Amino acid sequence: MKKAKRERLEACGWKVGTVAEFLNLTPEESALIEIKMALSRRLRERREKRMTQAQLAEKIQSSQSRVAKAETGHSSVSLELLVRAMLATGASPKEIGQAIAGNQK
Amino acid sequence: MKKAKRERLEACGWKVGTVAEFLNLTPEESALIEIKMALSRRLRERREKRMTQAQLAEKIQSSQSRVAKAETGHSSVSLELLVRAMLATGASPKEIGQAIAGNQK
DNA sequence: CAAGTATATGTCAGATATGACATGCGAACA
DNA sequence: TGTTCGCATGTCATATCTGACATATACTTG
Repeated sequence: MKKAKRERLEACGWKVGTVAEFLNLTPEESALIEIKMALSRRLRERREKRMTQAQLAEKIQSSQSRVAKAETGHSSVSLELLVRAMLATGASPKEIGQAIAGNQK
Repeated sequence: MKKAKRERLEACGWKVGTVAEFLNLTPEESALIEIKMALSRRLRERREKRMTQAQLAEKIQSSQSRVAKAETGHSSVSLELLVRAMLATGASPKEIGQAIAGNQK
């Protein structure tokens, strides 16, 4: 958030912080969630170029609804399913690693 | 496997191949297993430098036996637990990404 | 030798993630 | 307008993963 915006909000009495702070997440918990969200986004990008959710679901022997949840970052979706889906789009371990690494950190 | 060794074994009547071939794993299944094994190895390396299994277990609110299984690549351990453990050793998403990427692929 | 420490392995009840299915919504188009 | 297509969301029985615990092995140290 820009400093100016933060100051404007704080002047109005708002507490300003990250979602992680609001939810009292530890850095490790935040990092895990960011990893999953990064994979969700990349999965959608890759999948959209190649096939429908139903087609991807068939490849990983899952269902369209589960792929939709994977792409929307639903909490019921495991890291494992995200990675299996990425692999099924043709992603290499290297590409998956890059998605997880994100913009360093 | 070296070509010479393969030929020696085949001369004796052995069928020679990778574990993946033996188990009829698809490339995607193999890749997922390799990712997990790479994380197991890295986890052990990092953890040994810093703490005991019991100490790591406490950090991730798990148990020593589960950490042991994570490090030995037991099939009952999820990708998620492996990543949580890596984070608890202080690994960054970048380091985790590198572990997963392995030697390209 | 016994006692302590670190790790490995098996079991199990309970928690969580799963695929399947139903259904909702919007866009394209006939 | 109705129909089809792609995606989102909710529910549910079941499969998988979980932490906890008991116990084993292997070292080290007194």
